[in-house]
Amino acid sequence: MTSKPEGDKKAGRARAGRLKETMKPETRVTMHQIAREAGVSLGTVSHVINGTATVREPLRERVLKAVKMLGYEPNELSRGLRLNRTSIIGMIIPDITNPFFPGVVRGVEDVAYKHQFRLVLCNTDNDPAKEATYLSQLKSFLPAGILIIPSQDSTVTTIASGPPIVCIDRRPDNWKGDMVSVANREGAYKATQHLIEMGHRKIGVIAGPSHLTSAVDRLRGLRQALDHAKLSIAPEYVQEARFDRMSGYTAALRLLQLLPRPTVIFAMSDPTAMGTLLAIRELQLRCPQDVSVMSFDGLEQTELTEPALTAVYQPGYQLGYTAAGLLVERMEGLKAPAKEIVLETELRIRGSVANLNSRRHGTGR
Amino acid sequence: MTSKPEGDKKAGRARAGRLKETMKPETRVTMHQIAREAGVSLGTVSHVINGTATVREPLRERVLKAVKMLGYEPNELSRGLRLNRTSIIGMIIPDITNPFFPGVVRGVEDVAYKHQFRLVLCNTDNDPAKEATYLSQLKSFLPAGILIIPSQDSTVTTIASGPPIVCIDRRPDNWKGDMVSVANREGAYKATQHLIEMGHRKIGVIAGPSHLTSAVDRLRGLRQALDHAKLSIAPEYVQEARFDRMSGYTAALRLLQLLPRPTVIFAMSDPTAMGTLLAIRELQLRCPQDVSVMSFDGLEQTELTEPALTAVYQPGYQLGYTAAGLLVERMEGLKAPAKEIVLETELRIRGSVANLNSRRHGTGR
DNA sequence: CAAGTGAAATGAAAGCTTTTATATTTTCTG
DNA sequence: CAGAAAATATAAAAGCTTTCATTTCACTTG
Repeated sequence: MTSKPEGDKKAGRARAGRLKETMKPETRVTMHQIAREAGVSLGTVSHVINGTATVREPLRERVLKAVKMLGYEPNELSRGLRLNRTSIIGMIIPDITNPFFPGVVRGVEDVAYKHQFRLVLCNTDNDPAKEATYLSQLKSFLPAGILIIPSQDSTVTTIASGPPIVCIDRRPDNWKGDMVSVANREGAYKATQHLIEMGHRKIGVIAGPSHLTSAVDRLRGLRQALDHAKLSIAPEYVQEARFDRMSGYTAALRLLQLLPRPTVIFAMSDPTAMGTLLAIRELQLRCPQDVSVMSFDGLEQTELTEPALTAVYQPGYQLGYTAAGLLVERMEGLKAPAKEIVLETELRIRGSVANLNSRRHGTGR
Repeated sequence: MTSKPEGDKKAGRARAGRLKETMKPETRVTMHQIAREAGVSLGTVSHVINGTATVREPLRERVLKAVKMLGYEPNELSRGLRLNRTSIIGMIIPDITNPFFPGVVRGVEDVAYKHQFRLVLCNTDNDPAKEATYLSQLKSFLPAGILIIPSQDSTVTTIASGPPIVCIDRRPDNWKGDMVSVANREGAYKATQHLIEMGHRKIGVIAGPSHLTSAVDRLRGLRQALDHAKLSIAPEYVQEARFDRMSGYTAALRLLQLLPRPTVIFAMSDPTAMGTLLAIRELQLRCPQDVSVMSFDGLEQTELTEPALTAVYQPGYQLGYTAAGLLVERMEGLKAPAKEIVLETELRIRGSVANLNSRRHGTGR
């Protein structure tokens, strides 16, 4: 209550001189200036700003007013230096240009924003060297956590001392930490089953890079489905390709030249499926009348191709969202043993797979 | 445990590893430790690392050896605190999920990586409040520079004291700083000219949000082309929509219900054009026989729609690459007056625009 | 009313680097 | 070879925040 007039000598001294100097426009406002302006100590300003201790109302208000008046914004560097960690989340992905990843990133970003974290994005192009560079440089910023879609042969390892790390989509060799992925094997299994039900027996496959666990799992799902149906697949009907369009295109050309020609091509990603479509057109074939196509990813854009692609849908946004959520838990101190979260996939039947059962002589050959 | 032939080697490596670990325990290595290890002063270590002064060979070597041995990595926070700027480039975009932006981001990232900068990515969803939040939080990290694709009503302004800022793609009100964009007006002009040449007179337009300069410029280009051809366009044939698919879809439905029905719809972005295609299908119309479509963006994915979309191509990657290049120049101290760089667009003719001149009344085929 | 108490405010240290002014060593000149 | 000049190395300060050990304050209680 005692609204003591500022006979307080310190406050008086503080206020006496500096009024004009605070007008300096070139430099950022610091807590010092706030303290001086409000006539309190540095510690008090910090406590007001962070709520780390109770500060009585009159002081609190003076500080807040000064903050507003001088337009103070905390310096995240000093803060990070002191706290030994910043509000940065590092995210390392192969290539934002691959249409599957923006959704993942967006999922992460939404969680990050909600929790007041900033996202630092790095594209590795699947190059382990670039990944390692990014990883160590990221750590120089003392990030609160790291999310990574590992490159092939990733060397990422979990270190007790460092920030928490969550792996997304692919499991690096020897990775024992947290991991969020989609049910690649099951997805491919269901899709293959569907193909078999539709009467397809000669199945061509454009597999993904064999060093990616996601690609390997998809292939395994396909093989299991074939096994269960007592079907087999000749080696030359499985072509490996990168997850991009050109690579899919050339792989598809190879497959389409085989005799007997496959009745369906299962491309293990949307870009490769799009490349397959291109190859089919180029050879003057029709999809799905001459060759069917099954894809994996199921992004929006494959709804408008001709024909719309039947695909295993994997929830990209959800993937990022979930992984970021787990990371946040870790950053908040969750001590549970490593988690492995697997998201479900969903078969989306559209128009690119022909039903060979209902047609006696459909294939134009 | 089954002992393998290589058992001994592995054990040896493991031991070595453990030894190393004991040498660098929980905390990061600091320059202090390097100095002690090498038997020199702190300043000398700094000079060796940054090359800020000549250090005689024997000392230099001792320092380098210590750095390597202890695995020292500079702390970017202390460094940034001291230097008053970090190696961060902040990038603010509307939404990474819009397929036009990944290319831009990638262009930026490639330049950033080359120059040893890190990229902090922020999605504003075109919300000026979110943009402002991001902007001020970004500045708390003392970034070396900022790239921004401004939201509608962006409040971004250039401040002498702050880091250099380059605007991309859209010009905010009152923006007097650097700017890199594409020739929206010219692109739309050429495209409209093409439509006119192909015999189209009833042109429906799905314009972009009227607060985006890029959208406004495109509309202006279209109007100019019509003017020059002494054609006019009724107001109801111009529908405004956001740059996303659903918005394009509903706008297209409105346009297709007009009488007389437009012979072509000029959608001012790929997503809206895709929505238009959807609407056309939904109404059981055919493209391009019944309605033609012209798009703006010309991303790869629109090559595989049915029909492939004729579009004004804008070089997204190049946009990001150029802007980042300019930003780097500024960060290196370039003092020239504000630059405005405009990249060329290119009309990519594919299959979605019918030639009305050569057909008397085309239906079948 | 003095002492005691818990709460509120303070001052200084710490965190890691760069830089400047100073100290020291080396090299060169006469 | 003395002494000056040049080259190198050093210690200390600065940059901004958080935190911890203290001090000060405002009351309560005996």
